[in-house]
Amino acid sequence: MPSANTQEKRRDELVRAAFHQVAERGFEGLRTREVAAEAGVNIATLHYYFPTKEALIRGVLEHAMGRFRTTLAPHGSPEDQLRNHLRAVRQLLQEEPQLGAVMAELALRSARDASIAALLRETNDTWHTTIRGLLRRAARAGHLRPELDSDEAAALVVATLTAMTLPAAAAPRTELALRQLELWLELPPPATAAQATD
Amino acid sequence: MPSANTQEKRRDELVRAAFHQVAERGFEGLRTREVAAEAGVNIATLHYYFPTKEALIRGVLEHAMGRFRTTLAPHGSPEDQLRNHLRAVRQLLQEEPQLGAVMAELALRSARDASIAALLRETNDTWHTTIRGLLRRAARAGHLRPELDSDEAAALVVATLTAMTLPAAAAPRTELALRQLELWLELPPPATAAQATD
Amino acid sequence: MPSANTQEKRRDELVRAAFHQVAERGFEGLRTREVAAEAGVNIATLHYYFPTKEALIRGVLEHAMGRFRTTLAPHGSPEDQLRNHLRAVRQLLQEEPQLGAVMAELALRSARDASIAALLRETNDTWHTTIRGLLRRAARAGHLRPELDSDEAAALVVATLTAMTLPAAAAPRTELALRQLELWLELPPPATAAQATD
Amino acid sequence: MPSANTQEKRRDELVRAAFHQVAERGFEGLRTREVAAEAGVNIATLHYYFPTKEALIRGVLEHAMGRFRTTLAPHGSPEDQLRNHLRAVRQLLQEEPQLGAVMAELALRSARDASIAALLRETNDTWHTTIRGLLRRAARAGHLRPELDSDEAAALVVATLTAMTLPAAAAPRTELALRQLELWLELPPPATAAQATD
DNA sequence: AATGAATGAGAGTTCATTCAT
DNA sequence: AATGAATGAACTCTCATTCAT
Repeated sequence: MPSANTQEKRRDELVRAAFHQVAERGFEGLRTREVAAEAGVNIATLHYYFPTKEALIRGVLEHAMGRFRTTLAPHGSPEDQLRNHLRAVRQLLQEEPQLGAVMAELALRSARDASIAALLRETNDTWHTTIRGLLRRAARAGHLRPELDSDEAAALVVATLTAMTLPAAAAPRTELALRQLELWLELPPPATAAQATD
Repeated sequence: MPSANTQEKRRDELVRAAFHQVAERGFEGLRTREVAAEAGVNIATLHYYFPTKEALIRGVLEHAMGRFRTTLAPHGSPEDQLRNHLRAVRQLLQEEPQLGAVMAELALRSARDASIAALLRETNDTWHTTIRGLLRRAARAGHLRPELDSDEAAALVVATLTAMTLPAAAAPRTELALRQLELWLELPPPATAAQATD
Repeated sequence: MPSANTQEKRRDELVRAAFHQVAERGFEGLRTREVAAEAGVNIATLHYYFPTKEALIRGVLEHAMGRFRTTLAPHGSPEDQLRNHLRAVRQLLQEEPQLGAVMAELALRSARDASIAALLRETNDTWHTTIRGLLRRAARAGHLRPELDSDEAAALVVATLTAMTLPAAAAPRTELALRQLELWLELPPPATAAQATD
Repeated sequence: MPSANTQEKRRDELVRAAFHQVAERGFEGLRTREVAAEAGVNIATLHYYFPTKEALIRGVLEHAMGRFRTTLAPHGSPEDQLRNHLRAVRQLLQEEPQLGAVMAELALRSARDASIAALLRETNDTWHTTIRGLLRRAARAGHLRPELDSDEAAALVVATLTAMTLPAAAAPRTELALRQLELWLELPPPATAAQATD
């Protein structure tokens, strides 16, 4: 009995292989045999763990979403949290370019797959609400431009970060976009805080 | 007299059918037979006009890009041009939701298709440069916040508009994001409001 | 354009190949690839004519049923028709042993396939009714044992002929059974007619 | 103490499960995994008891044949034995419809499986001979129509009873057929009617 | 005696592409 | 210019069987 540990491991290997394949070839080019080969198992073994391709894709979805869980750390002031979040997402997408690719693939697939749409929508709604909350608290503390609407600004943050998942050819210079966003949001940049609004 | 005229028409019908199919099912679900059926011709006829599926996709690419050509009208002040552009794009995506879907599909495909990547990159670079130019001229005329960097702001505009092409579940509330962008960029909205920060 | 003739021909070849395969290996061993190979075409060609395996089986069903259409000739007296029918069926099953095998396969399949069951039931009901009609007319003319019930006797005829389709190991000596049936039914055998009942 | 007793029990459970599956889905739909599941054991356990699917089928064959052993009771006059046998078979098939289904499946399979064919042929030969013996003894005692040939009549009995195992859609009204058979064979039905033909 | 995990071989079906007409 | 027919290659999924434990 190779222990529950082993089983989880194999499942995970398969998900990672599928994740990799989606990043490389898109859902359009996702082939179960290729996934199995990359995981070093027979195609029938893949189906032992994931009865259908859909189930495997569900695994990829969960895996991808999970990667973002660490980007929102509830430490420090709202401005800090916000700044840290933006940077964490940027760093994550830089260090793990495949993650962006997979997220973008999932985004497109959500137009045709209700289960992906539901999960994505819920996650994004929560994301938006969280950022809006941070913005509101920052605004209340006077650390934000007054003409800024927290709902709209949150939407802009989410939109920009989402655009960052797209291939560079399609969404160029998103790094610059993010820097501009930071400038506008974090009125007091680390060094010269609390002057502009006084 | 089945002239070049007639031929062009049929080609166009096929491209439109393919465009429609990509919007509905994605590249993942694009089937040449379905395209031919929608255009009312035999599958072999499709291959007469487009020797390969790739060629057909190239046709879709050109068709989709062409739809955006009218959104940048060289009339009025830089601010007006900018404002009108944002609104024209928003309106286009609203009136023709399939266009957004196809653009997003092309965006993803650019990661794997060099020819799409090249065209997309060039188009987007031009787009970015154009918007940056408008921003610079507006800034020089004093119609823009001084802390705004025209390069970064242009990137933000492009990123936001690009995000608008994604399915709603993946990029929610992009309308709000765009409104915020307009607020920040067009300091003097049509009615020329009083400076809020004074 | 190879003419409708050619198309029908290919369809027919495929059905015959499938028929042959069912006879040889049963539905259990029916493989579309084998059918295509026997017909000398690619497996994809088979699917061009029969979108699914089920459709192909339907073709086999119709083909098999059609083979029996000639065994009931409406010539002569009821007794003659009956006698000729029994002999025609026996001869058909002897000359074309595969037909019996396929019919038996279809019989079994009817337990699980409603469409086969419906067709088989209707055909058999008509068969039973026809034979019963012949028996009644023969009885009315005094050419049948009086203690014979036409409904029951018809059922016995159908049952016996049906049993003849089964493999010899499972239904042995059905030839003898049929001879006995003829004896009982055709009171006046060809040679010594019109004596017993006088 | 998992004695031979326990082992036998498990074997039997597996055979019964297989029997049930064959009755429900035919050999065409017989899946070892399904059998194991129905018996509540792992698929590997099934292979411990039956190394191959063929071995399991052999078990089903024996089980099915065994069910008929009680239908021939050596008590009473030949006519009684015969009458009782017919009725016992009819009752058995009525009470246990799955038995008929399995027998029919085995009948078909005998065309492709020599071991089934051998067993079936031997059993049916014995059956035929037994019935012929009863008919002969009844004839000798004057309890049978003189024009009846015991060999042929025995074949007719076997054919009719065999047809009864087929699905109703394929062999309709077999009950009627059996009644007619009884009428013809058992000249003196229980009440000893007056000789009709005199 | 029993099992979870793994697999080779093969199933039906799909699809872009070709070709004779 | 257009088509019906045909195909090779590949796809997802299935299944009896095996093996280490």
